[in-house]
Amino acid sequence: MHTEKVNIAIVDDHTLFRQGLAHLLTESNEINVLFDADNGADMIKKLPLHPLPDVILMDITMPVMDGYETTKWIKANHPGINVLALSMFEEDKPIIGMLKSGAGGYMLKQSKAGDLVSAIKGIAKQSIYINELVSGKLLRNIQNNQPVKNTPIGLNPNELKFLELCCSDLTYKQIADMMNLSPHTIDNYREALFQKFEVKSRTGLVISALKNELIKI
Amino acid sequence: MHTEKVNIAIVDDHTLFRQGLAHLLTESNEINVLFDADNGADMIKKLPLHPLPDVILMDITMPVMDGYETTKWIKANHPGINVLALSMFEEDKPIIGMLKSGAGGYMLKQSKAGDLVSAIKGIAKQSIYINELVSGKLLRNIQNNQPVKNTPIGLNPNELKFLELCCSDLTYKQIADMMNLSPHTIDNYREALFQKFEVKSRTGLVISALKNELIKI
DNA sequence: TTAGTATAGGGTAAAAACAGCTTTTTTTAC
DNA sequence: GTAAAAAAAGCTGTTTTTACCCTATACTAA
Repeated sequence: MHTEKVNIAIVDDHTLFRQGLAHLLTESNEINVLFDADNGADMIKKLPLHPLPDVILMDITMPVMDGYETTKWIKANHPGINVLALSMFEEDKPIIGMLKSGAGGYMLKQSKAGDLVSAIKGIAKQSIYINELVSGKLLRNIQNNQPVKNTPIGLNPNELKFLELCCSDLTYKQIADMMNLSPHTIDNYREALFQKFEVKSRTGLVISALKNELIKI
Repeated sequence: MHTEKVNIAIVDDHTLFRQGLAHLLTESNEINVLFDADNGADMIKKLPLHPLPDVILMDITMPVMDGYETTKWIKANHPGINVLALSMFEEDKPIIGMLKSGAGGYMLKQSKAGDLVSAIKGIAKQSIYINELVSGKLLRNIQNNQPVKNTPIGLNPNELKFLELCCSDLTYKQIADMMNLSPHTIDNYREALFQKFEVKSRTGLVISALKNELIKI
């Protein structure tokens, strides 16, 4: 039996993870790792220097250019490339967010190597692959709620800035000062985010944002 | 030139990272990965089935049995084995905590593979290895404060449980109910933790605990 | 015009943060 | 075994911050 190897690239800001994964996948003899990158911007820079990959393994939270943005860029500029999201967390929002951004699949970093290889091969054939670990959650979401819940967690730059400053010991008053806005405006942001994240406290907001990989600490 | 390979084991709950790293290090031809484990308890179970490793790469936050506890167990039962802590974060407390637990070094997962190989080889020769990325911070701490600040952040089981429940949308009242304690007792825990972590708000506490890898979300 | 959005405001109730003190339980030492 | 010491748990307050109302203006876009 003889099949063509799948060409992939890996985009993740943890060097050891990225390079380790590259070796691990190369060993499988079914995957060929063309290159790896530190973040989305780095990937865009490196993409023209190699043959186009079939699949790109994509981390979500990265400095400079994150997984959502990078995936959208790929689907806009190279729609033939399939993106497989790799995440630490099993939360609805990053899953849905990445799929909405154009990812063809979502795997947890806790997965086994064999499963990842299967996912990469599956996704290369245009099929959607959702890790069994996350599929239950996603299916529940799709079944219980309306159509996959239209919450792409759209945050404007100010809300995102506020969210980052929320992850600290600062009071809202201090955050308002730092953003040069009235505390009341900050209160509007807070309320809007509480609704979007369906939480009732600042702590809940922070935890939720972290789990959804919107911010990193 | 011919040197003996360094025998190591890897303890980390992220399967892809663990296995990827194993392959990456094996490729270097200077490291021999004897086995890997999901957490401290798993490691203790697997240790007798292999030759004793020279170095163990140790994650900090893991389910069942974490890095601090596991490192202490190793130094108590196999003092000849050197532990190299591997972490995502560059915070004082996990660094100091792991070193106090008996680790011989501390590396970030953002490090390059070559640096990790150097660290493993260095540590195998009993030398202390602190990642250049973290050394500045640690040195500052050692220099500014008294002897490495005797804050191993000693948390009793109740405080730790409280800390975990703090990472949620729950009010203190609800946390008190869940722990079957008076809200006043919870208030004592809160105050004690605020002092230990040097924070002034619940949000600050949660962020600090996460950065210090005392809890995971 | 009208709708939408970002900003800013006042007021209120709940929760969180902080301080000071008492009782109970556990540890330790004699 | 018991008394002293220490730790854990509990209570009464007050002040500050959060959380949640509802309203208003200014600017933009359909």
